[in-house]
This record gives sequence, C-alpha cells and structure tokens, in this order.
Amino acid sequence: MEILIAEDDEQIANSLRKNFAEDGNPVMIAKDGEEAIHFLKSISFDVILLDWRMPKVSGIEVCRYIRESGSKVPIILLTALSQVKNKVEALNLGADDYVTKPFSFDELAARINAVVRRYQSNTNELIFNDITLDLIGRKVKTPRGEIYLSGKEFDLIKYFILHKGSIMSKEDICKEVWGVNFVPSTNVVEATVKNLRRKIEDNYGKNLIKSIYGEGYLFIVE
Amino acid sequence: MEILIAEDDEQIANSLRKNFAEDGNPVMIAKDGEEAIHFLKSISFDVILLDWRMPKVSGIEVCRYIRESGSKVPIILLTALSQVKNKVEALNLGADDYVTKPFSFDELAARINAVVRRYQSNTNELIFNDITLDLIGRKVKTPRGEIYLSGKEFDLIKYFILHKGSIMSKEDICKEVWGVNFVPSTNVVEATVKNLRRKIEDNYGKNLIKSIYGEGYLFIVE
DNA sequence: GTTAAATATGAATGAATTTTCATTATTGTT
DNA sequence: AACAATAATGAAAATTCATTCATATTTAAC
Repeated sequence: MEILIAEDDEQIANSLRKNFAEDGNPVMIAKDGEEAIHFLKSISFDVILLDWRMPKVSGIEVCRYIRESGSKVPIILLTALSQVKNKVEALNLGADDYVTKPFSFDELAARINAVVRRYQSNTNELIFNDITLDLIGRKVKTPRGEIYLSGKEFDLIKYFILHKGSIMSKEDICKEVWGVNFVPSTNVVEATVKNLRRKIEDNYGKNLIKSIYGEGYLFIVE
Repeated sequence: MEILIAEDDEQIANSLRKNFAEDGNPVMIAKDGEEAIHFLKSISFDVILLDWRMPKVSGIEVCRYIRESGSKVPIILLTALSQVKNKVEALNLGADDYVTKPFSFDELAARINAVVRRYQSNTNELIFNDITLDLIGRKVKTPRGEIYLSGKEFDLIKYFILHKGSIMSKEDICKEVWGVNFVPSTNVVEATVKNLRRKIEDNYGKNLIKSIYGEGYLFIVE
C-alpha cells in the first residue's frame, strides 16, 4: 500500500516511515504542501496523510486541491489542532478522518485500514499491475491503450483478477462466469480463455493466464 | 438521512435525537444491541451509531453482526472507552469511525457526513422509485422481478434515470450512449427507445418515457 | 520415447443484438 | 381539416458474440 505523508516535522515523518516500513508499506515523504502536490501530479497513492500546518501550502489546502482535482483517494488529516471547528472544516472539505497529535501508531494504522477498506470495497475499478478494469463502463485500460473485450471475456478477466495468484478450477470459473446451474458439455471455458489470452497478449506482450495441468488456471502475480 | 442510534443512556440518545431532528434527519433509537439488530432486520438506515457498552448485545457485536450479514452501511462506534486497543478492535471489525465520549455534536455530524459521503459517492446502484439498476452486474431489478435488458437498452435507461425530470435531446442521448463521434443517419435512438419502452411496460405496467415533440425525451418523475 | 489425458486452436454454427429501412401514426401549425 | 414535421413500429439485414466441433498441441506419467 503506497502511502504519501506530508509532514514538515522530520522526526514524526521518519518515525511514521519506520513503522509503515515494518508493515511492508512503502512511504513517500513530502516536506511541505507544495512538494505533496508535486508528487500527487505524477504518482498515485492508496492513502494520503496530511499535516495541517506546513510551510508554503497547508494540509487543508492540499486536501482541497485533491478533491477539486476529482480524486477520491482516502485522506487523513494529522494535526495538533484539536478544536472542533478545525475537525469539522477538514471533514467537510473531503478529508476522511482526522487524527490529533500526539497519536498512537496502532490507532492511526487502524484508521488508515478503515478508510482504505471502505475506499477499495466501494470502488468501481479493479486494478492489477497496470491493467485497470472499469467495472461500470466495462472497459479495460492499460498504458498501451484500451483492450476491447466482449461481455464474457470481461467477466472472465474480472474473475481472474479477483482470484489472481491462486489456482482456479474450471468448475468454479464456470459457476461464477456462466452461472450456477450451467454445466458445460463442451469446452466453452477453454475457448473463451483462448480469445481472452489473444487480446491480452496483443496489448500486453506476454500472457498472464497460466494453465495448470489437471487443476485449472492461474492468473500470474510476479 | 435515516439514522439508527443504539444507546442505552436515554439522556444521550434524546439529546442526539433532538440535534439530528433540527437538521431534519429522522432518528430511530434502540435501547440495546438486541433491539438494534431487530430494527436492522426490517429497516434500512443510512448510518448507524453504536454505543459499545449496552445491555444484552454490545455495540461491537452489533457491528460484527452487520458486517457478517454483508451490509456495508456506515457504522460509527460511540463510546467512553478511549483505549487504543478498543479503537483498533472496532475499526478492524469494520466500523468506519470511532468517537469517544464526551464528544461535540458538530464533530459527530461532520464525521457522519464524511463516512456517508464516501459511502454514497461510490455506490454501484442507481435507484429510481422501485427500479434499481445494478451498474456492475448490469441487471435491472423491480419488485415484480428482473427486467432483462440488452447492452444498449441498459445504457439508455441509465442515461434516462440519471437525467430524469428534464428533457433530453436526441443529440445528447446519442453522444452519451452511442459515443461522442457517432452521428446517426438513421433512427437508432427511436428504435432502441421503442424496445426499452416495451420491456419496461411489460414489467412496470405503465410507460415512463415520454416523447416531447421536437425536443427529445423525458423520463417521468411523479 | 510412448501413451493417454488435458488443453489449445481455427473455423463453423447458432443465437442474440444492433442497425437499417419502409411504412404508419402522431403532433403542432395553419 | 389539411399539411408538414416528427416519432413509432415491425420486419429485415447486418453485425457481433457465444458456443460448438474437429483437430492439433502440450503435458505428466510410465
């Protein structure tokens, strides 16, 4: 989980970085709001922690900037200001949570999990590496352009990405993609996999769907 | 916004009810966790406030019950327990926020707005009267059963519901449903409207799509 | 290496959807 | 009421998609 921390107090920033690193989460630190906005223009994060008081551009202004740019990324304000009117202002501006210093790292981590969980469980995108499924528009986007998939192919790649990294039996795939009471007497599944493979490969260069002899398919995670 | 409050302290409960009522939000009060679960079985709320310590069933158990039943409704724990381990436990169980007593009503209201905003902005359903579009499953549900729509028909009814109550020109409909650079030389739009009308009428009894001579279509809101 | 089972593939079929088109019906205006 | 413009309709044509089938290739086990 990529985390952006905008915090001018080096001690706090480094302590957070250390804690997150222990949990295996890479952290990027911006020393003021201006730098945070600079990072945000080119990198996408899973959650953003903002100190309120920072040089140049304040956390609350960064928050406003993010929301005005249309992003829904989870934002947590992280500040010494404990007055109700500050909290209300931040939350109304689109922040997802507000934690006052000093705080416990465990609580912060739990709050981050809560907002990220909510964000991801309700998002309309399914992302795998640089392949993004737009679940509502039913489009597949990659840096190399859009992949045009038919309905069944889209359902199939969605199932694959949702179960990436583990072997999926053909029976289970069938149940989910073709419907509970559909028992194929032919090789529809294989045929659809074939077509999907071709389209991914055309766009992606390599194939991501591996066959496991006698067991099913595996969507590869590197 | 329908709010459920589970709180055994009558004074707190009534004070909250009064405050929410001033903002025009109807409130339902459960005096313990058991009653809260009872309400939840038949009524749907926009947000749920749970006291941790309550007779019979605790707030944290209600929270667990809600998440296990598959609901994603926003939940805020509202308690005197301020220890970090309690907060962490609640948030990890699926609560969206945790507010410790005593709290300011303004802050609580702002936190409610934050979680509800997040919840609603990312919902995958489009509801009109008793017609529900499942935007991801691309299904249309009504109390009289499911309506089976083809791709174009689904896109069209989605556009209609999003713009209900105002006249939609055929050019605008075309742009959105068929794509920006599609200029029909035939009456595709009318033909698709016809098919959609028939399917809605078969299920719904009456037609909801009105033609405005010379201007376009209007999806009726009573 | 052989073999049998499992999987992959290209082409053909069948079904559903989308679009077209000719005709009919409706609307607003005179 | 007559007219012209607009909209609705049924059926046909075109297209796309899902499925089937026959054949080829790959795999694991012997």
